Amino acid sequence: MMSSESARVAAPESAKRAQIIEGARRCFLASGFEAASMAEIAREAKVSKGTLYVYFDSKEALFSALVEQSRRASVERLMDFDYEHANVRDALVHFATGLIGKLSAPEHVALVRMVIGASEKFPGVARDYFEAGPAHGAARLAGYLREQERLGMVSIPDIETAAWQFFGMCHHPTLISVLLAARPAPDGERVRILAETAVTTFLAAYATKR
Amino acid sequence: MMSSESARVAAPESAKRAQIIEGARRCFLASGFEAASMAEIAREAKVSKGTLYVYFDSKEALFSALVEQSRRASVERLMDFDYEHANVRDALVHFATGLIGKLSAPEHVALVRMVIGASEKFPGVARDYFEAGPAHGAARLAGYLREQERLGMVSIPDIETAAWQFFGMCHHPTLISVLLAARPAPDGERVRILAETAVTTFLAAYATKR
Amino acid sequence: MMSSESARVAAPESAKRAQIIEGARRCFLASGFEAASMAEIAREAKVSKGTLYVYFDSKEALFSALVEQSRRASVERLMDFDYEHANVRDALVHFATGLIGKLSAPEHVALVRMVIGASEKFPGVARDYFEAGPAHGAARLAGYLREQERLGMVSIPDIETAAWQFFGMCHHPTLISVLLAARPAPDGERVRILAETAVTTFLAAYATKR
Amino acid sequence: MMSSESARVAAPESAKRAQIIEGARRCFLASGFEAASMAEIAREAKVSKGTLYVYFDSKEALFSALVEQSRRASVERLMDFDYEHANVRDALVHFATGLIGKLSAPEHVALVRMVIGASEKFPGVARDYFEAGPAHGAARLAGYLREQERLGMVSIPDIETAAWQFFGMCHHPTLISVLLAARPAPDGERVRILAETAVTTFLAAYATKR
DNA sequence: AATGAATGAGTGTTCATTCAT
DNA sequence: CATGAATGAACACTCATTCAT
Repeated sequence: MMSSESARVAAPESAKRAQIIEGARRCFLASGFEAASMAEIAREAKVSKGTLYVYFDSKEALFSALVEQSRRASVERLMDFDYEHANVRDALVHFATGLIGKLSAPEHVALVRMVIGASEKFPGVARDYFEAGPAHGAARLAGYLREQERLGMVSIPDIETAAWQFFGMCHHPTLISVLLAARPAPDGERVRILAETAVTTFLAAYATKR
Repeated sequence: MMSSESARVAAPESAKRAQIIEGARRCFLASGFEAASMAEIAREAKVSKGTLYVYFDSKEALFSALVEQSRRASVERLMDFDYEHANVRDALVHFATGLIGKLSAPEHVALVRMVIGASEKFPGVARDYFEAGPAHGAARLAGYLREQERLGMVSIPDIETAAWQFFGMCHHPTLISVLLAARPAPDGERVRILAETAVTTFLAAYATKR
Repeated sequence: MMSSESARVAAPESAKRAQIIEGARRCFLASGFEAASMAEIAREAKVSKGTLYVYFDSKEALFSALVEQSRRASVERLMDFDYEHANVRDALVHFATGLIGKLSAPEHVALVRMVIGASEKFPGVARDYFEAGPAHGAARLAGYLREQERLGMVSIPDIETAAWQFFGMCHHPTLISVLLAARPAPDGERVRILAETAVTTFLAAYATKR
Repeated sequence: MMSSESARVAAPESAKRAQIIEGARRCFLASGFEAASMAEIAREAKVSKGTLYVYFDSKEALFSALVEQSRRASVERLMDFDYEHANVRDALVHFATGLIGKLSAPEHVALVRMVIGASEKFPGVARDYFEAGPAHGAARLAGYLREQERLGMVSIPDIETAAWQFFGMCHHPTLISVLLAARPAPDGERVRILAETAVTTFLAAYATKR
């Protein structure tokens, strides 16, 4: 027991590091990379400014670490695909509902805003976010659609483009509203409408008639 | 003589003012609000730092003026709708083609990135941009669709949502790629494919069979 | 009158720059490069910290400018050789007297101390100082001795070495005392003794008997 | 057992202490007092930063201890005078050769540079170095010369000054070159020339004719 | 109107030092 | 005794803004 405690000490990334990233998240999300100050982050994380530099080499390094961690967390949450549905429509509606709800949540939109705002200074960070997020999501959806096509459920000439456009139908209206106009995240009912409308439009074009 | 002097003062859209905004555009677009410096802007605009403050009260004011002017310019260019098409499909394809091409142009994406990056500090500016840009565009499209519905060409239960989702299909894939991953703007062929696929999907769901 | 005033303004290196270097001199000489702070220099020069950076790119640049100016000033003062003496002995005594007096002055020793202290970080600055100061001085003396040898007044097998060692006899005892032990600069009487003893020793070895 | 433990504590010149001073030497000599950091010293000495403060109260104390130890070591090595020579000339040449060689060695010059660089902040340390080094050396040489005068080998009106100037002839040319211009230490042949020239000059003035 | 010299509050970062373990 | 995590006061440097000319 004692030893399990000291074992944790042996992994120094654990407590303080997380605490700092948490403070950094609040500041960077609220103000963007440039406008957030290390002093503010230190205050928010309840550590001294010096401690920041014990765990991270620079403001840039702290920012990158924050984005990477956020990306890993949100990708995991977003991309769990439930294949176990009776039919394509239900599967897509279920998927779209989860997608819109999560992607429109204020904390996710703030992350996107922060990454976009920093993409001129951190092109690598933004590109990583793109690859692990939207690009990976579209690829996952394309994979599912390809599977359904093999099963004869849909017929889609250009699956990649179709997947991206499905994302666009789901994501764009709320993303752009929350991102730019600080509109409140859509409520459950609105999410349902968006999801169902998107799926209906999509399947009208691509579902095999039977 | 005296009066012609004061007349110039009275018209704040002088050549100098435009020249300053032009310098500000280059700097703000390239670096974002925080990272761009007034000294850099003065150099780029070939005026002294003091002159900046003759025409604008502060860095914030200069930024707002720049966004407002850019918004007016791009809204005008983007929203010219050509109603004179033989049929809905041709009209939408033509519209979507122009939309995707213009919205994916690097200078437009840079503007969006800048506005998004500054939206935490300038919520009003971002909201104005949203209202005059995406929201106005969706409203224009909705108006056109309503017209076509009255003509019996389409049947759309939720026109607002449909318009937004049409925008999403067109805009989202390239916007997000260029914004985050610095992908090059799509070439003409890719634009055509995106436009036609979007219109096909859209009309599969909403065109009246006849 | 008015115009001569504005003419001075046209040369912006003039007043403020000199004022800053003067403040820098006081601080750098008193504390060395590392220990002197830009805030302290600004205070001493009675300008703001920002103004320092209007005239000099960095602390390093300010330091280099100071050393260069000091070097030019002291080299000029030190190396005026009076050839118009009745005989070699009088010429050397006169030269040595001036040399010891000036090189042992606290302000010169402080400069040497500062340059030596910074020579690890600024090897180029120290080397420049060496070339323009000691090395140039030894070369000047060697030139004079060569001239006297041609006139048959002295006979010196290795003139370069002899010149350096003459400098050593004159300079070393007081330099090292003032440099390390903060001994007061030698008074006129002591300077005279050092000069005459050095010259006597030197000429005992090199003067041609006649 | 208990007592042997405390005995070790009572002797602060433990292995650790020496190890720390050795690390400090490398850092302080290479960078000077201000530029060397305690973290760097700890790393170089392979101990933790905390341990530094177990053995030394402060950075200043560590520096002083280092200089004191270095002084003791180099004084011992430098000042061993070999009286057992057939004549004054051989004795002085032998002495001068050893002196120049040792004083021009990079490690000694680095020590002198460090002490000079720190002499404004540590006047006591520099003065101690002066007294135990140059001043003590000149006194030793003066003692030897006094002895030789009593034996009738030389005749020197001002022995103290003569001793200092002999040091100057030997030491100054190489010291100043290596100190300021980072010239390489003189090779054996050059050392021999400097020594013999200095002795010849010296004895031309002071040796009794016989 | 236009300048550009001057400012000082603010930035990211370092580092000697302390202290709980 | 030895550690290394944590600190906070200092540092060099930047920049939006002002003002005498």
